[in-house]
Amino acid sequence: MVTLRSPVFGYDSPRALVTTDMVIFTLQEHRLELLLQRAGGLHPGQWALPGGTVGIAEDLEASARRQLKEETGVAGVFLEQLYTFGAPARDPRDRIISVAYYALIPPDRLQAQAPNGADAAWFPLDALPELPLDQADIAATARERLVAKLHYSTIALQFMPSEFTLSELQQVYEAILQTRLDKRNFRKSVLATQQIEETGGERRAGAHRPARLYRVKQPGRVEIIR
Amino acid sequence: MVTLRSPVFGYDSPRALVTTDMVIFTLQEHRLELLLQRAGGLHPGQWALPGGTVGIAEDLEASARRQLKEETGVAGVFLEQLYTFGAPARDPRDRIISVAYYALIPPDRLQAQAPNGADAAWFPLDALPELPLDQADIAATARERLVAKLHYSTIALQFMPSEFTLSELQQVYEAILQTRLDKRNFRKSVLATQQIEETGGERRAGAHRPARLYRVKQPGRVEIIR
DNA sequence: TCAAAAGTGTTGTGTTTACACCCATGA
DNA sequence: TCATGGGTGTAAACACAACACTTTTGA
Repeated sequence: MVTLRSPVFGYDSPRALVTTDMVIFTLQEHRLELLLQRAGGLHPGQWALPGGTVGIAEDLEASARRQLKEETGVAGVFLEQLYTFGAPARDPRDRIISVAYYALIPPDRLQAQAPNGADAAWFPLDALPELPLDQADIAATARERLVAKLHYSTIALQFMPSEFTLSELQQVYEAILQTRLDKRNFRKSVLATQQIEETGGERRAGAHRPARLYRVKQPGRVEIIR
Repeated sequence: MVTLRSPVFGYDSPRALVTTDMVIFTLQEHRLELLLQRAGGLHPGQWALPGGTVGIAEDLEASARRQLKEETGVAGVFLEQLYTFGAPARDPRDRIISVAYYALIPPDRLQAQAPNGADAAWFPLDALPELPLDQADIAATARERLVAKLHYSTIALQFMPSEFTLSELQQVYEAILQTRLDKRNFRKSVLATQQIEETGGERRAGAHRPARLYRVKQPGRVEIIR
């Protein structure tokens, strides 16, 4: 419990520790995975969401991007504020306000080696270890947001490499939604959004007809559709 | 700029002032209105969003409900976290993280007198005075959220009194969306949600056919529909 | 009897779903 | 030539949008 005379308010204003917690998704082997790191502090060795304190002159989103860079080496990917968790008892040690963000990393942007040494690892979303504090809630909220956005935005394209086939894109949807989709209807609907275009190239992969390659028209943007 | 040795982290951790900013909506005369109060501090006398610091042992949502109660005397209404604003320069005096909430107050819950004396007043959303800092962004974000939720949830019912007519409900939609709606289609779609039911009573109001009264089946809940 | 708001169905259009076969390739 | 995944169209069901007249009341 820390209070301190604030320069703004004329009475003792309580000040809280502000952190960003990161829910970092990728797709591996047709499954959503999440990056965890080994925690210090109260839960030494336990797997936990990456995160850290927000610098005194640091923007919230900048803090999140810094955490992401430190953990994964990746920059320039999709990142969005998720929710702010601030129950007074959520961390027994101190009053900590956690602004949660979630990020999507295309699998081709992952380094070959394990991220950040042995202190970080990817876990399939449906096989997470026990997480400290309210972090299981945070991860669940992020997954719900992602699933919801799949239905009314082009967020799935954020998982794609610079060139990809329609079957690969369909597999991304199927992995996130955990359902099978009809190939013809899927192609119709995804082409109707006008957000991807043929590159003209094709990919040969095995003893079957080559697949046409597509690219995202506006790679940085997530459009709201329908 | 305040840093302070944290009991959690073994180095100087910066601590920020955490506030809740409230976007409080009601409907008056078929218009969305927003509650503002006169600010002190840096912008004395300027109209601003209600808000205040979060107590050291206070939950974020509890802080928001406390602000709401203090400003309006109202409790038990719809309240939802909106977004967290934390740009380092958003307040030139100090590092302030603002967790914004928005609330909906049914017009029949408003006191007859001006809320909280002359230091607070309702403003039509399209005739707001200039707001300090980034509060115009906060208000705009809240309005976007409300309009979006109108399309896929039963949030509009949060504005209704315990008994109401379908025409009154339609006027609420029209006020928020700022469009006219077709009466027959509106009734079909709102009844299809199964979220309201006839009370059996009717309301006589002038020289025309009386209107049937309806009630919300689950007054506390906002359902996601379609 | 008149003005005012309440109440009510149908038809056309567009969107979504279900569904099966041929194509191009490498082994 | 065969196994594999790539690629394509149509019909039925459903959802949404447009649209006008009758009912009930109080003045």
